[in-house]
Amino acid sequence: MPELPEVETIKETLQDIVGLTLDDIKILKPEYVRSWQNQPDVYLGRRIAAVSRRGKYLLFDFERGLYMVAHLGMSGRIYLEPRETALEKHVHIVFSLNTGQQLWFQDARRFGGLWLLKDYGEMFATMGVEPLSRRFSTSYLAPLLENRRVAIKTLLLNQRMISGIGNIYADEALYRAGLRPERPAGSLQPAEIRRLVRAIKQVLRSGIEQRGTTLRDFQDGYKQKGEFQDYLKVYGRENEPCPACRQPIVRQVINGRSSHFCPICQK
DNA sequence: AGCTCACCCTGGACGC
DNA sequence: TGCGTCCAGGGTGAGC
Repeated sequence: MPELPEVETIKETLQDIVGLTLDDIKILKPEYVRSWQNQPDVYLGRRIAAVSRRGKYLLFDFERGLYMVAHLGMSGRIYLEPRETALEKHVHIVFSLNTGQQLWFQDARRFGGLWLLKDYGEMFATMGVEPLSRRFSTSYLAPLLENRRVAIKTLLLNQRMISGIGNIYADEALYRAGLRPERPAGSLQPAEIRRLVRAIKQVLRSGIEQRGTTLRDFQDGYKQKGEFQDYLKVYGRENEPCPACRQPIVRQVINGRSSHFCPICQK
């Protein structure tokens, strides 16, 4: 389940392909390509100018103005393989680089996708603020919460509000902020909003430091697992003792998403 | 407009 | 051992 820290980790490892040229693209599952603004052939022979991240999306800039975007959905992986490696299951796209390496895009559950774009404009027009940017602050968040009855957890998952938070980091941020996930967003007091902003930034930074959370699927561009699963305080820990007060962690479904919290520490 | 929910998909866990 | 069922969830869009 790649969220911001996982996509950031992949982005970091993929800096190694910046400057390389794309020699070939094999699209094994055409329906996995969500946008065909460009035909795949036009990318051939062009250098990769930059690999970056926006929310949970990976962005590939090619020289002379061509773009690709990848979303990993639930189970997506993007990683480098030496040439001539036998293809694994669920690899939908294979990029061949001029070093002989291949970049594989694999996604068993197929919730992800690839966009071949002339520009990024439309794709990110409605996307919310980057939570690790200076713009994401109490003064940004407070007006978004006003009069909203939706659960704060649901709002954190709304990518039009804040981009990059998924189910795991939402639960972890709310635990660290001492807030129950089902609290109506509009009920948060200024001090609570301050704690939440701080907790979101902290938990995302820790996730990046630990190179992501590997519960099952996640790996970086070199197939290495993350470590943040060892630092989770509530996510996936139903009935385990709260690290602070030893009360069993509760699991509750909120808007169809499993949520985990401490009934004592979170108000 | 705000909100909820079903849907897409496969692998793994679990019960019998 | 094997089969069936359920669950995981990001994003989108229908419908209330």
